Amino acid sequence: MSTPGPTDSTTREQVLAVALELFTVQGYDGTSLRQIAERLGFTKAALYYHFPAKDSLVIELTRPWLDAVSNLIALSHAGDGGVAERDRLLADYLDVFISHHAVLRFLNQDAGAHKHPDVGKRAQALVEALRQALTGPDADAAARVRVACALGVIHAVAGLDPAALPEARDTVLEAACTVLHGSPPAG
Amino acid sequence: MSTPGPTDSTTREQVLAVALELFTVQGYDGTSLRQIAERLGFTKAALYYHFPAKDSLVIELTRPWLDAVSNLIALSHAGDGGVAERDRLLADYLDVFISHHAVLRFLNQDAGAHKHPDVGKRAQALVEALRQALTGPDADAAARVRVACALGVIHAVAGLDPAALPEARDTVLEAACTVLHGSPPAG
DNA sequence: GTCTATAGGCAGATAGAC
DNA sequence: GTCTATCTGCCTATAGAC
Repeated sequence: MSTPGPTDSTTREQVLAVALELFTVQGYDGTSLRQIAERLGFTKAALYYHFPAKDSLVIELTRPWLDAVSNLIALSHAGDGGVAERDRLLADYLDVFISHHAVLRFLNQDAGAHKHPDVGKRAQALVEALRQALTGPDADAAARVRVACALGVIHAVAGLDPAALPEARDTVLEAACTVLHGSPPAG
Repeated sequence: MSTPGPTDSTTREQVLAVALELFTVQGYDGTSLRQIAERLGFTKAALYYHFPAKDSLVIELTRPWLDAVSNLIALSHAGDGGVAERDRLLADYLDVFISHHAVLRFLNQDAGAHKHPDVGKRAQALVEALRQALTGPDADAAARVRVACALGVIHAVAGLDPAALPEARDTVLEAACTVLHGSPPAG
């Protein structure tokens, strides 16, 4: 079974890595295919052998995270919506955020990517679903604000040093849960 | 004294308002001068009567907030750096964030604008200065993470409904201070 | 799998009429 | 203060050689 499979194309992964790096610094709209190709040492036309269009780069880069969050929310629908359940959802979202840190550093602050229907719109819908899952049935205005703040705490890890993330994880989770309902993580 | 002054040019303000609206949705790089002009009912060339270049739009839009934060930090340097002082800084930063909400909704998630030396770089330096002012002298790794989380709470108000901001303000401040040092706002 | 060459379009910006 | 017309350059994307 030495079959290569569809995901071990080294060049393809190099393209995605360089694209992510440039997208993160310059934004999606601010990065040209010529820049990506130059960084890799070949020409812009060669990119079109690996990817059919520019937006397929951002689609491929973000799909793993989008799928992970999608699964997260689907699973949470099975529960009762109690505090322990919401804390678990928050923790799972944080862990997904950490393990996809590089992509989120880009996605979190790129209005250009948010325009894309298969990326920005889907991400928007998922975060909205998450927001609703975290908002208890007895939520007043202040509680809804606290949900937004708790998500803000999670999103803040996009700005942290990746090397510090494993150590920071529990501190962030405690902060998020405390913001959400005034007490440390349950469960 | 019926002198008009330099700031009552209606057309100029309309241009800035439309630019901010489009920048917020599409990003700076994703918005063309043609789009801005079309929305206003005149041509792209007319914009150049009011503004010398595209980037002057983003400079004018963001300068008020940048100046406000700059003042904030300058004032905080006079204090002793105690907890009450840090809470006051957090509150002041939140209030500036709220009163410049529209600009921050844009600036907070636009990598294109962050590239600009007079905007993104300056904003980066200011937030870094704020981060340092909020980090106490006896700060360990966890404390530094909590500073980042507290700022994340403030930044989350960029995603809130503007109409809800006055009511949300105290809830957000309490969340930010609790994240920072485990207790409600001092002072 | 990468290349050269090029099509076709739209960007930011300028000149000068009105 | 706004217009038309135009310049220059870079963009995405394609065609076809190697």
